[in-house]
Amino acid sequence: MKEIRPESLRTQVAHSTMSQVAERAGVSTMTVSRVLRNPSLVSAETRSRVQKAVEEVGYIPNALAGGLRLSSTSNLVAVILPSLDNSLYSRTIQGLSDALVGHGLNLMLGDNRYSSIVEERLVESFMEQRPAGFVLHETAHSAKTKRMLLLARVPVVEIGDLVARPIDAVVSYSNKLASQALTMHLAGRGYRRIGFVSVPIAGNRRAQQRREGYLQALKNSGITPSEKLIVECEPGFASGARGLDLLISKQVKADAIFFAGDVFGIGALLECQRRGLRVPGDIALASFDDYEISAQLTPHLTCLDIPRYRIGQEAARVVLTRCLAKDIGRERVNVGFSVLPNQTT
Amino acid sequence: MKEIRPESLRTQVAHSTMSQVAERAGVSTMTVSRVLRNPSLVSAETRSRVQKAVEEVGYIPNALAGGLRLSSTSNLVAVILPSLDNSLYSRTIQGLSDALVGHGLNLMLGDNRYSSIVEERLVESFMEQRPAGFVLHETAHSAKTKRMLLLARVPVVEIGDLVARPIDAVVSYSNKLASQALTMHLAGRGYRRIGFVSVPIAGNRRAQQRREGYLQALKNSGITPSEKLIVECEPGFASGARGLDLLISKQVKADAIFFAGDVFGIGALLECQRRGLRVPGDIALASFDDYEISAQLTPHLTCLDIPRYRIGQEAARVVLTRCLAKDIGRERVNVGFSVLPNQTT
DNA sequence: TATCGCAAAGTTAACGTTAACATGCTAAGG
DNA sequence: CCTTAGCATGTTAACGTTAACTTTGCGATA
Repeated sequence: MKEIRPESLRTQVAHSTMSQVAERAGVSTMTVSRVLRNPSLVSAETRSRVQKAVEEVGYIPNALAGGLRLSSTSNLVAVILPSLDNSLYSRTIQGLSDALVGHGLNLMLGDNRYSSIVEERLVESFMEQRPAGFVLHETAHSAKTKRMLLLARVPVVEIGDLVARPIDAVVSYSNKLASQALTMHLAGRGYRRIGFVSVPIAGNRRAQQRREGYLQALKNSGITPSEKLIVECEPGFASGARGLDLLISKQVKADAIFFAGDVFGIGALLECQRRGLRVPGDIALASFDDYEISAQLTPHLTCLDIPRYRIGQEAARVVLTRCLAKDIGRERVNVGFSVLPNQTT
Repeated sequence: MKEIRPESLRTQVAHSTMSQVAERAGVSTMTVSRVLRNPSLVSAETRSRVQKAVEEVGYIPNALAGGLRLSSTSNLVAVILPSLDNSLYSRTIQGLSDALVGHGLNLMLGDNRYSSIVEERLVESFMEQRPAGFVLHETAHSAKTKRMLLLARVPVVEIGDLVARPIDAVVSYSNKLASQALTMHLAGRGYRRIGFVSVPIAGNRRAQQRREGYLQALKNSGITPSEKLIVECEPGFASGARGLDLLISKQVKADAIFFAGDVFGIGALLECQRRGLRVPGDIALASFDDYEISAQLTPHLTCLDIPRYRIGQEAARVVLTRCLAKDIGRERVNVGFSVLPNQTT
């Protein structure tokens, strides 16, 4: 595929301008502008003549020109998620979209593939569009990313973890406390050899927080942690099966497993079905997110309910608020989480 | 370096301009512009002085101004899907994003909630941003939507169904043929009372096409269709269970069911597990999309593999191609599909 | 009748960038 | 020593829109 640069994009795109509308209606462009933005300043007769002309030529305002003149932002909110192909983030996207639509704001979306270098490039690219705000799932940013965001003085909402000192605002839940709570649930049910399966932890702040929560819960329960009980796997259903396999081996013998990410928990439960393992008789299972499907499985999977949709909604609300207000300090919104005890523990 | 005080965020969105860079580097804005767009026209010494100034003030080009001056489009591609919270569309979004990134194009995303009225509003709103192209999942559009798209002479790729006469281009598969093929598979396995479960068909062109394919396959196989075997349900796992329940009832007695949408097939298979029904002994099941999870279930679910990711990729490619030259006629890309015969039929 | 106020329009300039043209300077060729 | 090609840079104007200001006309008030 041929590489193209934005400036070589097609210029044949044909849009009518305000002056074409103005000419047709026999008025100045200013009158057209008024009809569209402040109709009460124009007489009824002129107004309808202009509206007719707008209809006839199919005029659609040019937001590039308007935004430039007002030396303000575009009506876009930039959203950067780790991946676009993940039902967790889909829920958040839907929440954002639902809350922004109707306020005249549109979504500009990208994924950083779990890399802060990619995030940096995306933030820079998005920034050229002068978005009204940023929503970032990542909470660890490169120095340049931080600088760009701070210099621009643009609303920024981080949503991946309830960090103590966000760049600007944060709407999230505590990964550590959530992880701790679910581990405590397992300990409370009497399990003592609790395995922990995570996505690769190095460089992943959320995974780190979840491990810390797990370790804290063990400590609170007087259980000595063991390196053998902690497993890292690449995302995917297969990893759930693999994590299960590793942790129920003779050397390790976990009595419960906490799958702290992705679709591991479901993958493991389905693997148990295939192997004919009784859950929780042979092994207890718990997982992080309340995938809708958890409730469909037999037995129902014990998991955490993270309000992914609401995170999107609230993040949008916070962006909107911050777009309007002149000077707001840091803002932290804790959307919380809940443990859904179910049949697998 | 500009002073940044995180505590007093944003009195107003603040970006430095090219003339600030120019002043600092002791050159004109034109030289700065050249350094950024056509560096070879500037002497090495001046170039590095300008680059230093760009770094120091944290200059980021203003795409509103640039786009306006070039009276061209923005670097955005507008994408409108029925819903954002659906793993099928997520795959397509990821495909689009992956193919557009690296070409300097970003994604502007919205959902029409399966309504062409909402689509119309979104197209109009997006059009104000002067996108480089549109990707629309819907293939049935309001007259005004069509007019806006045609007037703008902007590349449009429809992706929901392989329509005969797209507005501009289409990248998809034939819903009818796919549906027909899977139904033929069922007929070929000897099933004669084949149920059909769909999302509500009225006003949904893709659902209509799928029903037609189903009916065509029955005809080809010499099976008399029955209204009793056709069921419409709202999206969701629960509907899979409900569809199953209706179609295996005493009055209907289907021997196989084709779930032609959403997550019905999975919902039904899990319901069979809960009820202790043998699949395919008591009832055969087949479903439309190759949800990753289908392969995880026991037994593996027979389904259609629709290349959702590739649809995104190809749509992006077509948009890019058409951005370069508009004198291309209508374009139809058939990404095809395949039947994945598995253990439930 | 002169004056004021106000509604309804128009005019001007500016937002930040860049294509097109203009300028000044250096070095090679005669 | 003068031309001239060509490189490096500057100047101007324009993209489409809109805030701020100006103009026009008309009815109400004194």
